[in-house]
Amino acid sequence: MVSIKDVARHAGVAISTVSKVLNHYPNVSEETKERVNKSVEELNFLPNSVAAALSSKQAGRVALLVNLSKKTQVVGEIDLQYIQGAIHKAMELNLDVITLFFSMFQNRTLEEITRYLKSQSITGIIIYGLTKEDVVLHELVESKQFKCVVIDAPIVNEDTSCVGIDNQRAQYDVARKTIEENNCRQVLYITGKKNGYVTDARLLGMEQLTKELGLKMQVCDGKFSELCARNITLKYGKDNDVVVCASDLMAIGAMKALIEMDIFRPVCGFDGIILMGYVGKQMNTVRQNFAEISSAAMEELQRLMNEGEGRIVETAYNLARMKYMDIIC
Amino acid sequence: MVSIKDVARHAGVAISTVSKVLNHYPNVSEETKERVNKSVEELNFLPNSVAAALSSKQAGRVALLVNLSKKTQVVGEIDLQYIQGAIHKAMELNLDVITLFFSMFQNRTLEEITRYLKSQSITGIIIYGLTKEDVVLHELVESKQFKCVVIDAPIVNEDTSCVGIDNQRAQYDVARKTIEENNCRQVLYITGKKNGYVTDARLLGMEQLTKELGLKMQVCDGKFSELCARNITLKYGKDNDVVVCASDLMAIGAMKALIEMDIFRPVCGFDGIILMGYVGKQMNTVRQNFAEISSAAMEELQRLMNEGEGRIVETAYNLARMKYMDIIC
DNA sequence: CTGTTAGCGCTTTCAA
DNA sequence: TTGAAAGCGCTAACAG
Repeated sequence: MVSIKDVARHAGVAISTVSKVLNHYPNVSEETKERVNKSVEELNFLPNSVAAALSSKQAGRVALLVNLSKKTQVVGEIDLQYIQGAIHKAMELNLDVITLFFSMFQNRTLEEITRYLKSQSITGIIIYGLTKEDVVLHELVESKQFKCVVIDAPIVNEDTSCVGIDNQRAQYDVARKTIEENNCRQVLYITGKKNGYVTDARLLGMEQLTKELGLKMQVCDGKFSELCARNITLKYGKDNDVVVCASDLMAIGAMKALIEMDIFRPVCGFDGIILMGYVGKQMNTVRQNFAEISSAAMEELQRLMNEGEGRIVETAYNLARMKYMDIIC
Repeated sequence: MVSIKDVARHAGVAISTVSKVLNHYPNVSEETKERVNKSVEELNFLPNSVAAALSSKQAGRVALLVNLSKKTQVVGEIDLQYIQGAIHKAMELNLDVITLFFSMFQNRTLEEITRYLKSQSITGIIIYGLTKEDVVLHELVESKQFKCVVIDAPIVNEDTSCVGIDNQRAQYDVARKTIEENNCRQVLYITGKKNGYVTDARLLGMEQLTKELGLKMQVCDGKFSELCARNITLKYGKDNDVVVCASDLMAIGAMKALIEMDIFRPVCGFDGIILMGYVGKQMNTVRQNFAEISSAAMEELQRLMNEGEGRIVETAYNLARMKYMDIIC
């Protein structure tokens, strides 16, 4: 294995100089920089990230902390896109990543979790799917022992940023589009799981919208479940003239119910995931790019680890008209 | 952070002795062993895995190499279960894991991939979703530079094991059960994606079965796609008296087609995944525990890394009667 | 701007 | 059976 030592010898400089070039330190002359880079190329040198992590308490490694919700299986797609996006970005940024799941920390104390993360030389964490019920993890974030980026939950302090899309605005936009296109007055809104930040923000969006447009709204808890949404729609779909769902999965459920009842109501979803269902109908949805959100999170984490301050980062989203028929196969 | 040094001091022994105790070396007296362990407990010591990885070229870290097939989205669920199972087990075994995706190595040469893995101090790899088309990754396995465990693909050499269920036998069993329960004579078999090891093995199972029972079989390529399976069933379902599918997802597609045509045919699947579809019918399936398979793989990899020889490991599977209606929500 | 040097926390000879 | 000491590959003062 070719090491920094070999590069130094090959370039005729000191090891530390190579390190400085590698890490883009300021005080290096253009000439030596070039010489070193040439040697790096020629020797096909790739720095050993483990050694780097051990040596610098600074840079450290980052952990992806993922909450797999057993309830909404299809979200597996989202989780994977998140993980993939983060890991790809990390590779680009030369950060070392390990993936962890909430389930590994069940019934563990803050102290145990902290110890474990430190034993892994982790200094930065990205958290996916945090809910208000995850008390210990909240403590973890607030303890400020690690730099954190939280996805889709509004937690910010000097060592913590959050990234996500503006759920309130996105829900507002997509619902408004659907409602105005179809001239609706009475909305059935099927929300996500209770106690999710995301659920609350989206509901706010709907409240704002219905107030602004002077609409009536019936709100039901769909728990992010296709079947729940289906049952709710079966029960209340007829009494409303549009069904707005806080997730695509639930929108599919609603759509199936409507088909079953053989009545038409416009339906709109959220997420923009590629579903396995094909109902043969169109619907509006918020197209989120999960990999991109995750990628932004990784970049934000790097900024934090380089002494940045916590802040809110919002990535783009698009409204898209999707025909499920077209997406499959 | 409490280090091995602190433990040594606290226990009144040398650092190296602590290390020996930690790694279960033979030549340590019971007495010192106890003393050290007591200190470890009292100080809540957790070894720094990064330092360990750097120091010992032996143990190293393991990479999970995952092939996310864009085509069959629902497999996301399977991938996640795999990843989770592996990471859980690794935590237990005190192995350091990083997760990587095939896509990161697209258009990369064997040498580049090898360099990257080595720069990450990786010595063991578990590969998920390898197909015959992944030439470079095959070379990687054959280069024997790393200890490998391949899931569901029959590749074995002195440094490589494979683990999975016996696909041929499982397909044989589940189809036989379904066919005998329903007294069928003419089988429609919808296969998975071409060139998958898994697809071939399952097909072999079907060939064996139809030969043994003297059945007629029509084989169609369903590409692991729900919609394809649906279309195939729409076309040929009527001419056959049972539909056997090489995956649950395709079985759902077949079921939907049969419902649409309003005819009854027994359907059987494979996988045992928790699907979001609810067709309200029963079907046989092979229940695989992906997390468990992955867990077994991690254990096998550890054995390999401790100078074991490559071999085939097959984990258990169960046939289960699943009612999709019951599974949802 | 460059090089020397002392670690990071752990493993692993090698002597004692 | 134990301990001293030399690294693993890299970073980060510090001195020049």
